[in-house]
Amino acid sequence: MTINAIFEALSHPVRREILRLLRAGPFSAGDLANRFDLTKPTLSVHFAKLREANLVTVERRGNSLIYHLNISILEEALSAFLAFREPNL
Amino acid sequence: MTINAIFEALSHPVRREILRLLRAGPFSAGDLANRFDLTKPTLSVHFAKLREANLVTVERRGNSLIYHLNISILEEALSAFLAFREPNL
DNA sequence: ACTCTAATTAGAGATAAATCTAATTAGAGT
DNA sequence: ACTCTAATTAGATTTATCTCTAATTAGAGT
Repeated sequence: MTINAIFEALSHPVRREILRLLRAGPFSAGDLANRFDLTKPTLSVHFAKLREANLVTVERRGNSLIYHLNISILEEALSAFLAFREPNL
Repeated sequence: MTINAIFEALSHPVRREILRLLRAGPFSAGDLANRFDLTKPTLSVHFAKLREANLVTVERRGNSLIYHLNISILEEALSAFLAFREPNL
């Protein structure tokens, strides 16, 4: 099921852009949301899908939620798929 | 646009399974369709998305259309994404 | 030209995804 | 306990995706 969640999460350009931004380092939900021409609730839904796929992790810092990229999941999933052993994550 | 088409194509489990099957070698549309519990027209739509993303190529042999995996596109796209230079395919 | 086969395209119905506004939660900090 | 801020969840609407049956196309082969 997880491999589904991962590819599902990667299928939307906004979510791929979020991952790209997180590559530079952790960002709060609000800071990330400000980068897009969409409302915060909409971004929140995208975050949820990324969390569900384990592509990001969250940590609270004061009033903010800080998102971190989980690069290892991404690497495992994509390279496993390239090797075409359907990964059992 | 193409990177969208590629991730969109990869987002559906049936299409990922088609790619996996094609890894063993080329197959006709009909042979592929028989592997799934779905109608041929449905599979045809999935094939179209894979063609659109350039993940497969087609060749006619007699009355059949033979699908081939285009592994290089897949490798380029996924490894480019892992390197996070948004690829310009 | 005719017919047969394999596959695709068209059209419609059903299911799922994306987005918004409004309401709610979670916790920080006084 | 109160209030303020940041973020999420709920509910509704719009838009896109998946799937089917029926009709059409493309070519092969006689």
